Amino acid sequence: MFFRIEPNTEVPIYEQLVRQVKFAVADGALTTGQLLPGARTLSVELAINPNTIVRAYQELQREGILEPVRGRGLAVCQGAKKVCLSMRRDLVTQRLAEVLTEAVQGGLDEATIRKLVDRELARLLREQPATFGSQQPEPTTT
Amino acid sequence: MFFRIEPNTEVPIYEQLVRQVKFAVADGALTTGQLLPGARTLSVELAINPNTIVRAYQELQREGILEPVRGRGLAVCQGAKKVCLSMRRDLVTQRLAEVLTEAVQGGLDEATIRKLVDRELARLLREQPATFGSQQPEPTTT
Amino acid sequence: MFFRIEPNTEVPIYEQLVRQVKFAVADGALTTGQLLPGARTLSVELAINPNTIVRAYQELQREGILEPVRGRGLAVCQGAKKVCLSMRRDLVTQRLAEVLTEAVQGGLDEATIRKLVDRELARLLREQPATFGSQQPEPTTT
Amino acid sequence: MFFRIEPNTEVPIYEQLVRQVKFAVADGALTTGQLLPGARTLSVELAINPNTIVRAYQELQREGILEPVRGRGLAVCQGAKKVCLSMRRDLVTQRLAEVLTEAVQGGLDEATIRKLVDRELARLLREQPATFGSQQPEPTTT
DNA sequence: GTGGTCTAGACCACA
DNA sequence: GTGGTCTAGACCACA
Repeated sequence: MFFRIEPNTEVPIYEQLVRQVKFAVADGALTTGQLLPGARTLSVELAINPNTIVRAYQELQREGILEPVRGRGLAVCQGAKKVCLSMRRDLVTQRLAEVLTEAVQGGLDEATIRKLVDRELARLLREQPATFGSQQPEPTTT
Repeated sequence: MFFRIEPNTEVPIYEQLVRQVKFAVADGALTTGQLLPGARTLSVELAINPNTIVRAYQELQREGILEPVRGRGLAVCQGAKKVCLSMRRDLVTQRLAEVLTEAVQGGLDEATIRKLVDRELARLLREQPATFGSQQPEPTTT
Repeated sequence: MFFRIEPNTEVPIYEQLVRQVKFAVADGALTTGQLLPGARTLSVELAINPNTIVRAYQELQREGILEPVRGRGLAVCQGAKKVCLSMRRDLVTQRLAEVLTEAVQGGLDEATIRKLVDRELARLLREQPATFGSQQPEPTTT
Repeated sequence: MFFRIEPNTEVPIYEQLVRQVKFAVADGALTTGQLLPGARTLSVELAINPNTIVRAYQELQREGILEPVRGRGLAVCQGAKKVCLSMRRDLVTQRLAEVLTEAVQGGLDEATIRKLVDRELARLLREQPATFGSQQPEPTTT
């Protein structure tokens, strides 16, 4: 699987998982009907508590991204890609808005903010040209 | 005082206070030697528990932004402005980096990201040209 | 656990805990990765309020001695031993300097001071050859 | 007067005053019957709150070091020198004991402790050969 | 189970 | 008046 968990981040682990699944669906790395690895399997692979994965999967079901397939596990829903594309956009937009608000309220002027954005963006694009969610791109070998 | 607390945010109240004091010092709204309002006074004004303010003030002392003036209260330290300017910059930079990383890893291309940044920045600058610490509800122009 | 709290001292309880953890790490009694007892557990054992322990633990996190292990508790950080060794040394050195300064400024001559140091040191080493954190009442041999 | 207050120390100001008076009496810098400067005068000179001086003087009266002289102020008591000599010794002894206890309990061995004591003592004696309570010795010009 | 945050309120030392 | 400490207890997120 192409999930990469960063412990030691403030973002909760289950939240990281939720986002990465959504982004993978948006990206096409996970497609309609595709089964996700079982919680136990994944928990071993990622070395995290199985409950944490269960929680993430529950959230994804609640949001209509995953659905149970009798006896086989959880699969990506029908319209999930469209939903995830929009979620991805909203999520990024909202967080961008937050951080920019903070910058503006904090007294940074527009030029300074733009410079920061440019520098960070340049650095990122230089480092990871176009791959998804991984420092070392990994073929989908579930 | 020019502090504005948003309860019901994920950011803890004491953390909001800490940041706002730092930003106010960076901005020059609070200057060296200036006394901050007492915990009790502020707690009434902001309608939060005095202990929460005490906690924020202690953090600021630990970070060398505030220092006790015996019997009078807490005052902005000598070199605080410089420290706060750099903290502000670092804080904003770091959060920007996180958000942009997420955007890039999530598969958004550079053009899309730039468009989002531009739009959010334009909206912000239009709505709050130069005020501090206000956070009026914003029309959602998705 | 090997912590011993003296209430009724001028040194705040949380501060006593902070020091004892640092000294324990310096000593090797606590080693890298080792989990500390939970705040609730310890609070029962030491008969103090859990919040007081939380406060001590937070301070230790801020100082880079402890770090959270998600869902399991707080553990001793990687480089903590080195840090604690140096902190211990600095702490003792600084307090020694204070006391000796007071003695010298107070008009005691070198010989007298040395005699006091020798006597106290002898008494201490006689009474607690190598134990940690104990503080039995000591016969006053003035 | 030869008092020197260090704000920004943890030792309370009134306590600093109390000690310095005691040490001055022990030293002979203040002699039996000698009047101390009035609280108001001294408060101006030391730039501290007059209440703080009142408090220190009260403590010194309670301890039998100072006594009121009708209409003239407070004077050093009859047997004060002897008392102060013993207090000085006890005070220093007690604080030395504390710090050495901390050192021993903290796991420093005897050799290390002795080395610290020697170094600090050497430094002190080099810097202030034998003067009382002042970085720059001041003639008693009340 | 773990830690983190917050409230409410007591008590203290200091100026 | 100021800040500092501590207790007691609630509620939350996370694993």
